[in-house]
Amino acid sequence: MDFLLQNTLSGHKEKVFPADGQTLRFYCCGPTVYGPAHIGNFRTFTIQDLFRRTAEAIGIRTCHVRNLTDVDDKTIRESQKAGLSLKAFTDQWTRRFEDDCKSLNLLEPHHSPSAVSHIPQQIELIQRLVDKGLAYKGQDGSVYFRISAFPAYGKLSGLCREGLVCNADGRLHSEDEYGKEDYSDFALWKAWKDEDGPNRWESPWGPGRPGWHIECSAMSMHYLGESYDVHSGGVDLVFPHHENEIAQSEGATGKPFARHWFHPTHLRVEGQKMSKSLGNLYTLEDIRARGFSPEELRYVLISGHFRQPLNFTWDSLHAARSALQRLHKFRSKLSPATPVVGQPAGSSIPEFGVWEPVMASLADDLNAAQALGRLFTLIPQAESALVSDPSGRESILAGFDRVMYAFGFRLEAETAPEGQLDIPADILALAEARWQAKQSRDWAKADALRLDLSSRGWVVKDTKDGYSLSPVAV
RNA sequence: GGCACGGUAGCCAAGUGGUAAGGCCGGGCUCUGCAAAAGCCCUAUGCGUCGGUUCGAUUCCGACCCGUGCCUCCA
Repeated sequence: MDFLLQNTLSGHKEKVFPADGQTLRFYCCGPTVYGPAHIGNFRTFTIQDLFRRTAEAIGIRTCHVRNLTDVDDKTIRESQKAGLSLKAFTDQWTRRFEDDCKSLNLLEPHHSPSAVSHIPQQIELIQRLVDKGLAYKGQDGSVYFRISAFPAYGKLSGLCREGLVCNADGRLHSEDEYGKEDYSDFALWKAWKDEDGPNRWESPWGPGRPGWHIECSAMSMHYLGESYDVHSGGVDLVFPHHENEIAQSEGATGKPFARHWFHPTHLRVEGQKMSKSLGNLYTLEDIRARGFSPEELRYVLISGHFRQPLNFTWDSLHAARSALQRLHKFRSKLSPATPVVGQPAGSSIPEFGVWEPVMASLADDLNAAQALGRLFTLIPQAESALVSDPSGRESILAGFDRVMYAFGFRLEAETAPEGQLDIPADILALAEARWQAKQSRDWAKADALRLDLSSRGWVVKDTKDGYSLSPVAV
């Protein structure tokens, strides 16, 4: 099965393949670890995970690198506010990020390099650019990339320099322009300033720290080679971040950098842009606090096409819950065993059987919305097929698990046992009394007790040989 | 101002030159004391507006309206 994906560079769908015929090498721009990542960040990371899983599910081996930005203005400033060293500060948010990723069932990258731990590689790359005349030391002591010396600048974003409005949204600080030859030039090495405190590293151009863009060029080439297969990041990174990465990397090596680029679009929340002032920068913690699971969020995040803006609503999380429960039930019907979530065997050619159309949708530009539609169309068909021919169970199950691997759904039991622990004793007693009444067929009493429980905020549901209690949904 | 993207049912969201996947919600039914669960069925003569091409357009073209993103360190 071919894997097609629209390439930002060309604007066309192109085949995803490992140039070396072995391993698909790809790099994803990771988080800046200065606070909890929000669900918008996780849309990007989850789509990238879907990309990797899709590749693996159809038999492509991968090498996935995702960086951690642990030194920049924000990390320095916030660590100082928190009264922590930069390392202690970023370590704590890195752990949080990793925990969140695990909750969302994101496959761990093969390498997760941080900027601070790759300073020499960055200095070396800057030196190459200086040697080639593509970079210069500015009046403020910082080193800048000379865009006028790189004619291909703008090929990814399609922005021509003439069309750029200076500081279009007012985000730029005046000091950022100081010392540059040209407004468009960007910092490779930032000279140390008082407010940076102890956060400084020695370099041929004096003490300071790397600029933001250089870390991705240096680290991706360090782990994946000077030319590699795929590079991805949020759509806002197309310009300037990825444009700058291309300039730095291709300027230094003279070789094509990443061949294939893709950019998930931003998430919107309840029809609005996400922002601090609107209070809708939800984190995984917020999702849990409302009683939803990370897996339900994952479903929502991949349920729309990645290049389409996705509108997150609490309603969509409810929809995701129901949809996942249906998948879970179908899976349980096929086999009571917990699904295998490991990577499909790399050597064997994956068989998807009746689920082939689902996989074909994913492999066609990661069309997860269509894939899910096909999945839910096929499930009843598979069920009736099993009734007439139970011998197909094994292959239906194997294919289904492969497809679930691609989606990244664990389909584990949805209720966590810890949630059931703190039922008050009086509630339990009432429920028990109701059960006794029911056993003695005293329907009036049983119903009265149900009402009583309900007024105390508890719902009782009878099962085959017992009952379950759960708090009334808010 | 430049570049890009989008407007499909109550909500989310695919898709196609021949007449609209799927999910959620809602409604009906079946089944169990009831409830829940489960199963079955129903729910857009319509795809932003107006023109054009065509035997036929939601799909192609043009104009317009509305919304969104980016335009130098935001995923």
